Amino acid sequence: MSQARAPRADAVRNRKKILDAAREQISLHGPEAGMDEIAIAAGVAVGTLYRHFPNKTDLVAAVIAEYLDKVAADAEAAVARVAAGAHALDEITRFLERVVEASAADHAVKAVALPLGADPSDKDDAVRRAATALAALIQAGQEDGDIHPDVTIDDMYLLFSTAPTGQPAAARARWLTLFLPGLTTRARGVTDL
Amino acid sequence: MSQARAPRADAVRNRKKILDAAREQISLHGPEAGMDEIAIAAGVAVGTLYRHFPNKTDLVAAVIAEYLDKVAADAEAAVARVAAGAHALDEITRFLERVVEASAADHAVKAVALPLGADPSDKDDAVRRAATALAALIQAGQEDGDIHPDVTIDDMYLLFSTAPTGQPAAARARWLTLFLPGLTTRARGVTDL
Amino acid sequence: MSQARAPRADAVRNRKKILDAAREQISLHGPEAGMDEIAIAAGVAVGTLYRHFPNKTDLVAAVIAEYLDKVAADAEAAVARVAAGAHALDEITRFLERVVEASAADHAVKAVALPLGADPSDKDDAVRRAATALAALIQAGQEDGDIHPDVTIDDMYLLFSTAPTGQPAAARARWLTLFLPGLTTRARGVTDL
Amino acid sequence: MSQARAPRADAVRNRKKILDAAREQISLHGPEAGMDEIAIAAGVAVGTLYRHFPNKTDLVAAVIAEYLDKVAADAEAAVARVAAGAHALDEITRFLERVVEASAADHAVKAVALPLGADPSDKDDAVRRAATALAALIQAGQEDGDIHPDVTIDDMYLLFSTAPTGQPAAARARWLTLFLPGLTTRARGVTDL
DNA sequence: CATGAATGAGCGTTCATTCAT
DNA sequence: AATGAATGAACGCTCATTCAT
Repeated sequence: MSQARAPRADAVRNRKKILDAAREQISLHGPEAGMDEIAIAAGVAVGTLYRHFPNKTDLVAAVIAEYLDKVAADAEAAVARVAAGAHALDEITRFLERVVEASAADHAVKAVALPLGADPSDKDDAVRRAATALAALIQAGQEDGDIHPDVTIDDMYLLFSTAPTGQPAAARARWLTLFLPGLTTRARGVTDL
Repeated sequence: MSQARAPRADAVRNRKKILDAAREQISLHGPEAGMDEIAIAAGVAVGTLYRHFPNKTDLVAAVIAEYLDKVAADAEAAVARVAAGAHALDEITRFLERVVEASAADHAVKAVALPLGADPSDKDDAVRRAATALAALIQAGQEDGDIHPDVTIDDMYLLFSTAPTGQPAAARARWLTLFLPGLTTRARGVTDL
Repeated sequence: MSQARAPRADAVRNRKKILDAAREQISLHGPEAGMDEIAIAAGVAVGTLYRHFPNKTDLVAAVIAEYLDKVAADAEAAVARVAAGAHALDEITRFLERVVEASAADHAVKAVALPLGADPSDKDDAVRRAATALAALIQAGQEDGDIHPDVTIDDMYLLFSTAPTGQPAAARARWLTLFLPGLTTRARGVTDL
Repeated sequence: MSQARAPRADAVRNRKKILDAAREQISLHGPEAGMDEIAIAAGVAVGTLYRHFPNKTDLVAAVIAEYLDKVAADAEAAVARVAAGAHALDEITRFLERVVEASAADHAVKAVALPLGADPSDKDDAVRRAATALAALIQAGQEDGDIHPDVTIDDMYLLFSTAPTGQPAAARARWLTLFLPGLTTRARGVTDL
């Protein structure tokens, strides 16, 4: 009785195709990617795109939300590992590596900054989940004495929003190497590179 | 050889007016500032603008080059002060503060990254001057033992290209605070904020 | 011959719901009312709407035909009253008042003009019924000496097609006041307004 | 010193071509005529059209204003002739004939109704001129005893706004024949048609 | 040389209509 | 039959660029 009808299959498939295409096109050409191009890349007509997302803003927001979901899930998994005994600083470092790495293929990351930076009260569930998990990670690192006591979630926001999305893997890795000591209580060793 | 005409004066004046207007408009509205708006702000017609710069890309490049001139001069002055006995790390820190601060008022700065990051051989004079001065600053800091030995000019490039231009002064200052320890041999103290 | 199926009931009900919704939406938003909106208002899917009416033009025509049915019935009732002894000019005047008044609530009315104005031979039954009844009314008025002898059914068409549908009640009443003397043999008195 | 430069010639020509094309296209297809079609009909690119008129509303308004200018000039000429001794009712009749006749080639007429009907205080000059001239004509006719004493300029508005623009010349003439007795103190004679 | 009018591809969006389910 | 997702031409409008004056 309560089931959604079968014909949804196509629509669901199309929605996914559209989101995939939008993510890819936005990554390739920035948010100025044209709706027509996204539609073509998705293999649908523009109208279909607009049936799923009433306007471009909403489509971009959906891409961001989807990304944020992944970030939140990733952060939550890291929190779980820390709770299970993993080293907090290690988990934070790897989490950041994954986020920055993902940013290479997804320009949308920078935009994640905005929802994270804003007042979380009336925000997306994913935003709150991510914020909660990140706060837990930071606190665990601080309790270990590894994360600098003044580090807050806003610093993560700064990190996300300034990651070098358009640059080669080496540059992204180096960038994180340079950024991490600012978060920790330790100086960077000569062997860090 | 055969030309040394006087009327250049007007053209030079126009070129300056256009660059000033372009810098201002791009700072105010980002690179999506319209060519017409820039022309109006410069007090010339669009045609004149296109006489001086064959297309928008070139105009933006010129704005960046101009900016780079200032950066180069700033870096050279810092080198001079270090040569005169100033503390290299202090000079580097203040130089970076100025650049990041300036980035708030000039959206174009981030784009400085591109010419800097590219192969400098066929580049603007300013690019080479800035690169030379920055290299000198870095080396001086390394000789003092303050700058981490693996830091190169490419790290400056990363820093320039990822500065949080669109954010409040506090965020920019915090961002530099977080970034600096990655360049130095020292951990960040609790009192650094 | 070979069909007398029962399931027609649903289809008939749907057709009525669609016509009602179309009339209402067209009255509210003019003929630019969207097919989707009409379908939603009717509580059916667009596809169903298109099953009953192959395109928008046909749907609008059906709304008009339906309206024309009411006009025809109204005119026929007036004819019956005249046959029973009522004053023809009075009946014509009131009939016109009702039509013009109805036009306020139904933007479609003006379009009634088209079927009425066209050659009635291959037209809707309602068109012929209305034409017959109006001709009878006009003739009765002319026999009383009240309606100008050159008035024809085409004048009714002109009146229908130019009624001020989009204007306040006072304007509509005034418009009829101005129009009526053209149909009658009498000048407008000072006290007519 | 105060002269407008020569190059305006082209622009002036284009503006006229655009207005002519807009008038024609709007007459042919109503105000839903596309901007592209108007541009093509004018022999210019869309951009040129938008250079002269910032949006469709303004273009339509310009067509109406242009029309209104002609109406105002026509009415003023009629007033002048009446002042010179011409018969007011004759002038009014011929003026209305001309307006209704013009309406055949210019759907915009109906729209004239709106500015005329609205509060004239902050309106176009042409609106005021037309209103003044029409009021003078009406008053002259009333002083002759030909125009019904309760006729006001709002009745002209009703007439303009309901003229049968889309119909053949005979229909337009007949329509005016039917409408005029409502404005005058005299019944329609049998020979009027 | 400067001017600014003209160009036209492109954008985000709508909506009558078609078609797979 | 009914559904509603998909289609794609069309719309009003923008803006980097060209070219007649």
